[in-house]
Amino acid sequence: MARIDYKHHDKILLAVDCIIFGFDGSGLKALLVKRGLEPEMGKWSLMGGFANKEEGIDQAAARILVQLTGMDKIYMEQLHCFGDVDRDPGGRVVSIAYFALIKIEESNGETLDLHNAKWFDLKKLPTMIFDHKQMVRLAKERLQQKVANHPIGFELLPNKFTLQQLQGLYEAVYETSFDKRNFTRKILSLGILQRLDEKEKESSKKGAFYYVFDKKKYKQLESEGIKMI
Amino acid sequence: MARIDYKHHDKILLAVDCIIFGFDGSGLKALLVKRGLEPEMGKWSLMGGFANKEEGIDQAAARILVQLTGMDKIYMEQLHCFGDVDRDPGGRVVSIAYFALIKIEESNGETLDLHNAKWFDLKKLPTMIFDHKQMVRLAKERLQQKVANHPIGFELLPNKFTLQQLQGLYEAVYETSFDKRNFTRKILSLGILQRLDEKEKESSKKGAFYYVFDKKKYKQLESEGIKMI
DNA sequence: TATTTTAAGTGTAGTTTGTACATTTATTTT
DNA sequence: AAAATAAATGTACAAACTACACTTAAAATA
Repeated sequence: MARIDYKHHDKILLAVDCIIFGFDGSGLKALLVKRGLEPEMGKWSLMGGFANKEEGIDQAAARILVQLTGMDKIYMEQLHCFGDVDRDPGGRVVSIAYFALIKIEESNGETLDLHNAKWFDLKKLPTMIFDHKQMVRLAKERLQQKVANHPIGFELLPNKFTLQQLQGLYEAVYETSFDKRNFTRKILSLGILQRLDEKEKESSKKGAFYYVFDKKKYKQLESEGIKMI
Repeated sequence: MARIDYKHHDKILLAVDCIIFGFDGSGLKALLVKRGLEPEMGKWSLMGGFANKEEGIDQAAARILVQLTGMDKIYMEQLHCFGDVDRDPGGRVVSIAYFALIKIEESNGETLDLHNAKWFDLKKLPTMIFDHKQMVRLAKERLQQKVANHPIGFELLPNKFTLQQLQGLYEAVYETSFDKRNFTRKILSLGILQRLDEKEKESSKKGAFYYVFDKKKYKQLESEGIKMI
């Protein structure tokens, strides 16, 4: 056994970085901040911070997310741990990446400004520090996988949304387009959407019905993921 | 930004724990060791160790795997990072879990004995230290997901194997049974198996053809996962 | 040499799911 | 009343999945 005793082993700086996804109706977006310390101060970066000794890593990630967005109860899951020796030129830092899905229209613009945060289209990301681009890439892949089997896409939409918005979201996530009839049929056949009597009338004269995600129905169906796409 | 500067932040012990899967023809197995240090000395544990400051975490995981099995070029991927504050009563240790797939019949019994290692049927795991049972559970779930879309099941079988062995493996991974005709048809239709002229004649008078996984054909098909099951 | 035994190997029909594709409908504006 | 706009909807064909049982090759035995 290598782990002979706990003292006499290297302790390492542990960071948490958050890939924060949003959807504005057109494309998938990521929230980046201007880094406030050396090295690479002023460059674009994922929102991050160091994990404290007295907090769990999930708590650290949640704390950092709240710091930036002011929002809690955000969908977040651990992505991957990045631990190459030279990933951070400032020192040996192992970073645990999390990705979060937020309702972009509920985010607080002032709080974001305070942190020099900005939404970037995923297809037009700026140069980012360290291995952050790799993190975003992996997060996007994971999002694609996850969205295919779990009803998490709704985390990126307003509470009530039209079928076209939902389709637009899936199209953004997969960078493809779907046939409207087939998409509608499939998504409704899942039985996890509830149609409201209310219509969205901005973008059409006829108006499109709003739907909400029916969490109860989903839980009834199966707690272990259903095929969304 | 929370990450104001690199000094003045907590450094934390970083461990790596390996879930090592094997398949012996009947059930899926995990390789456990008797823990050699306090706390919980003598209890069953995943093979683990501390990450050193001068090595990447993937390297640390590979090192630990070689230590136990003497084997390298093993299929291994990162599973998840476990970082609850109290997960290890011996101190604040964040553990990065990896899972590995090994050909059980190629493992060196003597090396395993040296480390007090033993193969356990996944359905009959002993009490394990800390959150190791949770790690194994998550690893099994991940294996199920991964095996469905990636040709990694072969890592658990001898280089040449019969279709029945392969089916047995999938049945063990998913804890279910498949129809032999449908399974055979589907797996062969992928076009990634090559039939040898040689037959396995131990378990039948007719003999069953050996197959090998054809990595080249697989790479040709697509580098991004095909549907295995 | 014929028969038995064993597990391997194979085919078909029915159902479900996926895909491609165009017209009708509700409402507002002119 | 007509035109304009985007929403809502159906059908036919193809592909994939599922359920299900007999034939075959080879060795062992009579």
